Amino acid sequence: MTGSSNKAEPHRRTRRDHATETAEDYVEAVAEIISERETCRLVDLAKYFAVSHVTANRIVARLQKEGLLQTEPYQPIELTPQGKRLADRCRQRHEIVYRFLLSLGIDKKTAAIDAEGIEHHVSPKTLRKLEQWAKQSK
Amino acid sequence: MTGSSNKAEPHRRTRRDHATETAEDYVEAVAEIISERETCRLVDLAKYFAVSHVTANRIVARLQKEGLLQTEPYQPIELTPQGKRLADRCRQRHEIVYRFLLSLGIDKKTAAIDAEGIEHHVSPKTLRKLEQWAKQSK
DNA sequence: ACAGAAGTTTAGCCCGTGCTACAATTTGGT
DNA sequence: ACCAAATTGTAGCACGGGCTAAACTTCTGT
Repeated sequence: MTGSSNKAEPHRRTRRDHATETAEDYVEAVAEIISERETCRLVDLAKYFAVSHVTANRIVARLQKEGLLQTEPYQPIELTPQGKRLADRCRQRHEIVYRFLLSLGIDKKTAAIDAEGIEHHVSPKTLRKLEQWAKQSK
Repeated sequence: MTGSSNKAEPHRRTRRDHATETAEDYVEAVAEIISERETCRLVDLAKYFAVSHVTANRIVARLQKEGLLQTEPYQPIELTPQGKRLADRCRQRHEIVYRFLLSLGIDKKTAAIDAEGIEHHVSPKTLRKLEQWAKQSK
């Protein structure tokens, strides 16, 4: 063992995160779309993520297998209870990160982009600090 | 067009980022390993990222093709000038994010993990704000 | 009611990143 | 100099997520 010690662990965690990021983004999107236009169709998701409907379809199928989404062939996409819980947690986390960035003085557009990238990597501990800070700086 | 407007753009950007994250991580690692033990070998990278040497090898080959790394068969791995510049920028960015997290009161371990995940998604604008904030809170 | 439009599924391709197993090369010790 | 260990390379697999093309289902308007 040389001096490099625990360098591997964060990277392992980053890779694990990657696997769940898509799931988080999709349940969040489904929740948002449903709240906006009642039902969420494949095309909506494809547009939302700017991917082909085929890609969206495969991801929806995976997330259904994982118990986060529910849909029947040619039918709208619903959230399972588990999916709803995840979507809620993600929305909150997203909001906190976004508001924190705004409170730093970042413009809305940049904040939206950065929040999208950052949110998946913020631990609960850090999230709590960001929340406190955004609040106190109001 | 419904109300959802520009939701796609951040996701496009996030996907683009994905493609360069690995590159950034690897040049950063190579720079660090070289500064620690003179030469950077494949095994070092494999250990660093906790992946098999085969995976590391393929990524090194890709980054060589992209002009960031330089190596000969069975020889140590070097940074090209371009790779060095990228590594420098990444190290600075990483440092800023890490110090910012510490200044929030996050413990070192959590800060290290979060910084690793977050750094790739922080825009220059946001980075500047984080830097200012970490400084003024010293 | 039925044709065309809209939406969805399937087939089949690509690339990146993960792996194991095995082959080849380099390095080190005697 | 040579064998063994360490290191690196290659073959071939898996999976996720990107795509187009083409088939299929559902919806809609006349």
